[in-house]
Amino acid sequence: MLTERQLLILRAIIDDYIQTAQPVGSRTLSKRDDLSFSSATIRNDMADLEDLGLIEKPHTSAGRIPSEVGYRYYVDHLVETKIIDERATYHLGERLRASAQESEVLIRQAADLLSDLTNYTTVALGPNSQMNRLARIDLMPLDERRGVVLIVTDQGHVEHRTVVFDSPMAPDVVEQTVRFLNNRLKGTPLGQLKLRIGEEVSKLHLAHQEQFEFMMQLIQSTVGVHHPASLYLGGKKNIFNQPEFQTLDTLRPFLEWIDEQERLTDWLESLPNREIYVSIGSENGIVALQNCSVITSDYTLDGQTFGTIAMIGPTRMDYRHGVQMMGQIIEALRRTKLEE
Amino acid sequence: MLTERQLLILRAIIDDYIQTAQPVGSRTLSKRDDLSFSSATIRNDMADLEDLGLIEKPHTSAGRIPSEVGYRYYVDHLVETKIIDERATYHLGERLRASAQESEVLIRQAADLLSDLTNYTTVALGPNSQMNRLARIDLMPLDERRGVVLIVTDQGHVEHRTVVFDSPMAPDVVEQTVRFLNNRLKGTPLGQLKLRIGEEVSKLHLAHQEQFEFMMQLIQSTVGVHHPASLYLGGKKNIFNQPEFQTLDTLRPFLEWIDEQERLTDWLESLPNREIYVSIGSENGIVALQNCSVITSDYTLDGQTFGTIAMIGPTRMDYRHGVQMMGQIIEALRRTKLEE
DNA sequence: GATTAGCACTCGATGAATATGAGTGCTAAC
DNA sequence: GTTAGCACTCATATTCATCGAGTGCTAATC
Repeated sequence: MLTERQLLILRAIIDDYIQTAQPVGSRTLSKRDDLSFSSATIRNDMADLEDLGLIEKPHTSAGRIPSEVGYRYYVDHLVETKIIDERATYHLGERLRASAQESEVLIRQAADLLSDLTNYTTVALGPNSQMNRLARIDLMPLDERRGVVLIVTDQGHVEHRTVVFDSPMAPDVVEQTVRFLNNRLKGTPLGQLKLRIGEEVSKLHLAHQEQFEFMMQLIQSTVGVHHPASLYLGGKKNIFNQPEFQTLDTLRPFLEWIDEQERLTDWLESLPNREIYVSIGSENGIVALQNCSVITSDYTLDGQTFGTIAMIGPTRMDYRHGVQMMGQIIEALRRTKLEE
Repeated sequence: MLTERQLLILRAIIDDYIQTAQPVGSRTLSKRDDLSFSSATIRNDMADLEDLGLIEKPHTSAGRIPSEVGYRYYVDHLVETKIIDERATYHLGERLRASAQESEVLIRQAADLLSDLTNYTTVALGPNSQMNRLARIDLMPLDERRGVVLIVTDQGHVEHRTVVFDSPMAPDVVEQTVRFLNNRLKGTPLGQLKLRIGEEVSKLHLAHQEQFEFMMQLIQSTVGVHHPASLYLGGKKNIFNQPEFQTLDTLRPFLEWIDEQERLTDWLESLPNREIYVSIGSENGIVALQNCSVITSDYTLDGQTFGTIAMIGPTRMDYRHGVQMMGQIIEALRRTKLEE
């Protein structure tokens, strides 16, 4: 167990290192107001903290820097996560509300806002449309050989795709098919739509059966396309200001990783569902993010579970501030009503 | 006027420098098979070329590197632009054709392909929907307070926006409005749509005038949103392999610039309409691209003018290869029929 | 027993001095 | 007009000494 003083010192080392990105030495610490011990005393405690694996030295004659274990301890014991600053949250809410009544714009704004507040990079995953329910499906001929399939959900989400016919479609068949599908499928979650269309087709025997089935296929194929949830990146260039990313060796993997939209989406979707979760350094298991920490949280908007937002910074990130801002943003989103 | 030998030397210097990114000296050149002169002779010609501003030396004891003027001369006189390799073009066409019948996917593929072929970064601007003509407009209520405005064009392009009502909309008014708008506006170019809606509204006197006008406004506001043409980036990480972008000072402006989608779009749209145009170094007038050259070209797809594609590399880019590949890609696109 | 002063020691960072070598410009010979 | 020869330049790499922040240990002090 750590003594009171060791705790103070650990906290001081991490706070200091977070600010300066420089190893911190015993003399520097002894000059702080909240640490009125001699540098020798601090050195002794530092040696203990090092034995416990909480801090480490880059080399003999440098100061100490926190280890990942140290950060973990800091985050788990020394960062208070639950305190919501009502005023600040309200203020954030105002800034979000001002932006839009459309959810996609709102999420983008939230991502930008969070990265502005923290100077880290943020990634926000929008609503997964698979849970949306079908409001209307439509097939609209453009000319003899092409048409547009439109799918609108109860949340106002729209998917569309241009399709090509082998032969002209009879307008009445199109209309009939569309009406039929709408009657049968309204309210179906998008995720089940493809399956459901298949079921409906098999139940049927109609005139124009052939054309009918062909259209069904077209529509089905539209639904089948993997429509990834919308992804927003905020403050990508913040990374350039981080001292640990001033060399290509560190910068390149990060930038390459963050530009890979699909991988990013998969990663965000794979995160455990929690309110606020901090993953430190190599904990996240991603090689490109070895030297990064991530604060993630699911968020709700207007009462409904919506998506995930993540904040990525160097391992030496300001966890206290980051966690607080994250908390305020998701609280502000939670309180935001879509219909203004 | 340049002598035959000076031309040979200029070409050799540029070819060599493009390959190695190192200043090239007289001794290196004299060892080439196609330059059977002594290093002293070459030095004399180099001095002349330098006087003409075609090459320059980074410092006294280094070799020569091409100046922007030199590159300009090289591109204008020593790169043949019109030769299309039928086989290669056909092959590219096949690779594109395999990908999709949907234009947006196709453009994305073309951008990726071009960056794969050249190892430079490419940017492609999709069709500008402002020229598309309205095929259908629709307003679809989701619940009492929200609806989706849908706009579909003759090219299969879809725009949509969620709108909020103050009060519930009567279904028959909605239907009436939509029918009216479709009758009047079908075939209108998207760019003029907003204006035209305004005109139509002012001509009218109907029951439900108020709700009617309100809807019109909603639809108008949807159209008014600046919907940028679709933009695709290919091979962004190629920049990491360029020796001139191995330091943050050079890399950062480039990456920050290329990530700014809106600015990129404006820039591409502002380019002069031409088949293939090469802009060298500071010619492009963009600070972030001081040390870059750009090969741009408008392209057509399936006969219709479509958009712009650009290839961005260091000033020391392989112009010959770049221009050739660009030519092949736009030729392949031109020959691609959308309906497969 | 806990704290602190004192001191030898470590080791990265900084900077001056030096060596290296690729490349040039000029001159004189071919 | 071309080439060999040579003095000169200058960025780069290397070596070496110095500096100083920081440590660990020991002995004195509270």
